[in-house]
Amino acid sequence: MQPSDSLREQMIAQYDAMSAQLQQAARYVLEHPQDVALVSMREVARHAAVQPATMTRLAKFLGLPGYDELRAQYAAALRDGGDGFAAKVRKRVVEGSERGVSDIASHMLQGLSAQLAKLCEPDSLRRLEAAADRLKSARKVYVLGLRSSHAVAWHFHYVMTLLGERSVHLDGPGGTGGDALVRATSEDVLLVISIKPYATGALELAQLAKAQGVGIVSITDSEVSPLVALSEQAVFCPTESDSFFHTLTPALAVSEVLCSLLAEFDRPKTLEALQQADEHLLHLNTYATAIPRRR
Amino acid sequence: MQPSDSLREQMIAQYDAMSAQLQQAARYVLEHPQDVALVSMREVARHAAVQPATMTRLAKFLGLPGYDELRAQYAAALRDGGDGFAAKVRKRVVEGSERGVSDIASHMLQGLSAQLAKLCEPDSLRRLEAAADRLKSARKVYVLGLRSSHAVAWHFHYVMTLLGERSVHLDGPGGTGGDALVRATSEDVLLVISIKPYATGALELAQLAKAQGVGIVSITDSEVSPLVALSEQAVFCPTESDSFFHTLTPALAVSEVLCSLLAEFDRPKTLEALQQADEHLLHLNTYATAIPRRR
DNA sequence: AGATATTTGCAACAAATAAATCATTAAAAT
DNA sequence: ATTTTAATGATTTATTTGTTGCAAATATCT
Repeated sequence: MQPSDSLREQMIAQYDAMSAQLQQAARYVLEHPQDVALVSMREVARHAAVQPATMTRLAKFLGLPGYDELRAQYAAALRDGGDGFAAKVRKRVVEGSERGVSDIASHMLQGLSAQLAKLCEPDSLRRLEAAADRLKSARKVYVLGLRSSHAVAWHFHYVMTLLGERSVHLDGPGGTGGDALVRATSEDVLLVISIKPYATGALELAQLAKAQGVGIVSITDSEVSPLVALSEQAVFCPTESDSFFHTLTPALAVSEVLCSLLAEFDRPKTLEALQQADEHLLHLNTYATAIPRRR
Repeated sequence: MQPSDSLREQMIAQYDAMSAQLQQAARYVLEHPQDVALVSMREVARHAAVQPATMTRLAKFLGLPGYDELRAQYAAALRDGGDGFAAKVRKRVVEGSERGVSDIASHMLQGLSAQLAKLCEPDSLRRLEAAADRLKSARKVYVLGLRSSHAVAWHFHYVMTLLGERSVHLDGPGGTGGDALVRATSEDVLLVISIKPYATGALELAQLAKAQGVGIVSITDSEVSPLVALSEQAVFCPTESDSFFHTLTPALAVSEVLCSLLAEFDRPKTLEALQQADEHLLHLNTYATAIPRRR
């Protein structure tokens, strides 16, 4: 699957010596080796968000006569990776169900993969869509997730912030998280994430919000979750895993899908908000692509 | 490895109804499916000893708008077949493409599912195992994840505390998150999660920790991530999604797998720790299974 | 801060591509 | 045997491809 290896390794080795654009191109090539073999250079460049010329420059940087040679290498790799030798080895690893440490991992990941696939069933999709609709009609979205669900709640809130949406994360030091709800009205919606075992605090806050007339949308794990009774809309996600604890991965996926649907709803606005965020973070030097020099 | 099957079968079925030249072209295509995807039409025609126009005619004979569509089908087939394990999952993506309103959601979830499946490849599993080994040898595990990666870092830390492991989350109000590192030694390990765009703060802290002799294990998105240079062990997770932002779901899955491997390492200890946590939380009335009565 | 390299984006270019068109040939039907 | 039909080959056309040269922008070094 990899081009003669030497090329791939060379790219990784010399990555730090490349210019920013070259790195961007190289990164895409490393992550999408099939594309290099299967689509035209200009299209690869478009996907990598890079000028066409940069792809040529990348090839030359690697010591090749031109881009065509690069493509040829990847094509050759894809040829005998497709149904040749490497494929069988790979298959044997998958089939070979021997006990081992990596077996636990593999089994778990396959399970998670299947769970996400299951979320594509019509009922789930309907619920996702309904939940997104309800959320987008809200003036303000309060997000609540305690204990393990905190990660999901926080991530949802973080993405919503980037999208410029009015999102309030019900969390704070010293148990003050729920205070922000005092100003919530019936025009607002509370998104509450809770899976078994359900945190008492989350249920109480949700109930309180509902009493205030706030609409409730929930991400939870079952039709018989206590949240269902409180919610206008509920999305269900599996949490079982063959480990000691419940998995949050499907819940996070659901929340990301919700974000995506909301973002898709008004693309221009989303794009503008993202650009604004980009500029802001750029000025703050929030991000880096290489190891910062120590001072 | 074959294009959507229907095409291949159609060619075989209608083979007798073709003219001599068309048969010659079709035969070559059937016998060299990879060439169709990887080289230009004219070259395929040359290899098949057929006029270039004949290839176009073949495509139209099969009911396709043009040769490009034929190539596209073979390219898609090569994509799925070529890349080992995720193939099956992704195939379902192509097939189950009902276009509806919730198409975005469905597509996104199937993509995530495929990405998790991809994590089962031998290389990923090796890395997961190595990372888990390194973590379990640590006296104390510091966990660092800024911005979007915060969710993953927090969740990892949360699970680790339930498991009774010595885990320290490098986060705190007012930018004091890194302070806990002052006491870190070479017996400890820092687990840092960062995906593109890489938060400057995370890189700086990781670099500082490394200078102190702290071992570094990272969850990141690419072999050319700046974290790789700092890390003893690195696990790579995909982050692409067809939404506006990168997905964290695979990263979270990876972190859950790591937790699981660590828990599995010493089952008795894990069970004891979980039971202890259960009791503790029970006394605090942390969890409920029904809607709490309002007071 | 100024001077010098380097990097980057843009536009133009020639080569190659797939498709469309027309002419020629072979086959079938009357 | 002649007309009609389909098939094949050659030619042309509008795109698209990979590449290159050059100016603006950026970074680097005295």
